[in-house]
Amino acid sequence: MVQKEISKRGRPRRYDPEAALDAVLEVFWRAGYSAASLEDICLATGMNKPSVYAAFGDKRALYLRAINRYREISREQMREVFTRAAPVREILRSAYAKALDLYYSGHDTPLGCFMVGAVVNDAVGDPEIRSALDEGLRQFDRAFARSIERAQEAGEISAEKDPETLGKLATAVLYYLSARSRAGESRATLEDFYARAVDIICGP
Amino acid sequence: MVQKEISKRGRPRRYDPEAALDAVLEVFWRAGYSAASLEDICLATGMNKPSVYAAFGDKRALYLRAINRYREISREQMREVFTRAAPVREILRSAYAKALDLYYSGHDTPLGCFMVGAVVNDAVGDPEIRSALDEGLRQFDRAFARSIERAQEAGEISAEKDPETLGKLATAVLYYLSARSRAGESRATLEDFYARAVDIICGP
DNA sequence: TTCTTTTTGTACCATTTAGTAAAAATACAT
DNA sequence: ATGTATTTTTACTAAATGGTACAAAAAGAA
Repeated sequence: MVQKEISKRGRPRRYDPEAALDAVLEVFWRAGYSAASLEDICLATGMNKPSVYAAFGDKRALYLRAINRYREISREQMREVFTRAAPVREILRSAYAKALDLYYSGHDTPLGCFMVGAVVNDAVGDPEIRSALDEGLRQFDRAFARSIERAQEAGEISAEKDPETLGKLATAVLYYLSARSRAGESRATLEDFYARAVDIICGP
Repeated sequence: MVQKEISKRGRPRRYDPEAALDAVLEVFWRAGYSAASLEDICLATGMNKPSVYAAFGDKRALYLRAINRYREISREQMREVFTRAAPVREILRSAYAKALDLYYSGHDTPLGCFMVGAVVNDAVGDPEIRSALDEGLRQFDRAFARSIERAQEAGEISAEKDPETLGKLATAVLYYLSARSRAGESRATLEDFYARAVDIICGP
């Protein structure tokens, strides 16, 4: 059920648990919870159903694992961007650029943000998924707000502005990029938008 | 299949097509496309399956009808708000207030925007749904951008600002309200946010 | 009354779905 | 070699799903 420590005895597993979870994530990312069948998951991971169940539990547990995996991935990507010593405008722009890299990483149709594009849909009626979503979304708010605060300390942004509001506005832009990429908008158009949005958020 | 003109002969239908479509919309709104079963739809409409098929076609056609119905509803709500003679700030605030009315109209858990919360999830892999989504989302962009343009003509907003960008930023706030309401955020918190966001969008 | 038209209601079908039982396979330990 | 632990593989089940066939019902028309 839970990630077992590597055991010496027994038949060796043929799959890499981390790679498998990444494959599972992509299936859910593309289809959402309900439209993703276990057969799709088996096909994507190369595992068979009993192995999936032994490794991750049932479909719902698998989904929650995928959510956490996505949070890890985006947290890591955020960390890379937000810890750089650079002007806020530049940091925000590269945050959005990295986000678009992720959103357009699907092989065919852009997938947008997993949270905004897929998990939001499954949050109604399942409190555990809803709270996982809530935490995942707050994670972005905090990262952006902190970046704004640091910029205020550095004198880049007026100290009178409310950093929390600016942070939320910055994540709102992120949601826009997510929804629009998934709706088929061109990447260039979205790049143009976030460049202008950054200037509005950061002010003169 | 398509909405028949009322016929004189034959057994009278026991359902109201418009009310039925509204009920269908709510089912899809809550569950998304895949998780909504025809049984749920029959239960919500009071119709039986053959009647549903005769009236609207198969499940996918039904979904497309629901999308168009939602676009009608929001277009109507938008029209009410955006045609009023009032300062932009007030118009934007009442647009968001009306949106929250809609997003929190579910009987239990808030549902957010149907487009952003549900349709986005089903847009990958179905070009027709994706383009219906795309049009639906652009509809909001245009409404907000036009409102900004009128405010510029009235001298409320600096003419140097790009109205299209401001319009997109305003819809980005809308997406934020949608995602967050569905993730369980309190309405009061979202009301506080959009009030502050309006001031940033409209400037000093 | 009888015919025609349209909708309802029931019962059904084929497929897909999540989940599992059980045996074969594959490694290490003794 | 034999045993033990773990994973894979195959085959299966029970339930749910989208969709449909067909007869009964309900109205107006002839």
